[in-house]
Amino acid sequence: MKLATWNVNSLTVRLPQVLDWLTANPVDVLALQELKMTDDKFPAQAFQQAGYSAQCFGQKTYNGVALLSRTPAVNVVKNIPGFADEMARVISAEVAGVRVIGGYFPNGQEPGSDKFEYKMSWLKGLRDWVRTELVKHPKLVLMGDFNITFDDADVWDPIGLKDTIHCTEEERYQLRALIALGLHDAFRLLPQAAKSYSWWDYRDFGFRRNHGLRIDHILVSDALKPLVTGCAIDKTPRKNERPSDHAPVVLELESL
DNA sequence: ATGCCTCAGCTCCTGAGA
Repeated sequence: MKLATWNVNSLTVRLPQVLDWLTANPVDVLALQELKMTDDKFPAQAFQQAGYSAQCFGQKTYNGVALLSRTPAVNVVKNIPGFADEMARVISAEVAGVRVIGGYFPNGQEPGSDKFEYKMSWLKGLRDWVRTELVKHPKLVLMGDFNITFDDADVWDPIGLKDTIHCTEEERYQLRALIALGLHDAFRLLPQAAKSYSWWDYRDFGFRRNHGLRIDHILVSDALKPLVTGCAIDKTPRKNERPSDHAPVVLELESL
């Protein structure tokens, strides 16, 4: 079984690339973030023709998430039960016996800002919910754009970017607290090239100079950990003429 | 330096992203 996550930064702009990518990478599940469109604009038919059923949770201008799957998704839940949120950031469902959660975590803008406080409370809300989900669904994958780096290995310039957004101790504490529920960073379960990132700034030739951050993650539960056979960042779409600033991350699970 | 890109929108500038 293969699962992937990709922040597309506008599905309107990126739809042709997503369809091309699915043709080249026929994953079983694809979580999308930053659709930046309402549900009535969601191209369900295009995905259907590509062999995917789709669940979407959109919003005008910002945010918006979706789950595509080869087999139909059941028990779909939108956003975090128990955490009131104006924004469309989470979609979860059961696919082939695995509880899949796709999330677009808040950016946070700047430590100390209102948006940072929102990010902190959102992370706490997510953690409280995922804790109960893990009891109900031992086979669980939490993936998406986390907007948090785990440590300096995820940052192109750890000194220059120390304590800036995505790299603060408060954010990393929240990420470790999620891990402590019984989750694992699938990417680090396997050997990886140094300076592996999932996002690069559009400005200043960020991608060409590999000035990036690893902020898109796939976390797997204890029960799934022994089944992880691969986890990789696919930089190919970032080389497109008009790319998303994020690259897809792909997880491979055996005997599922 | 608060811009450098990119995207959406009450669109020819502004807010937000990361």
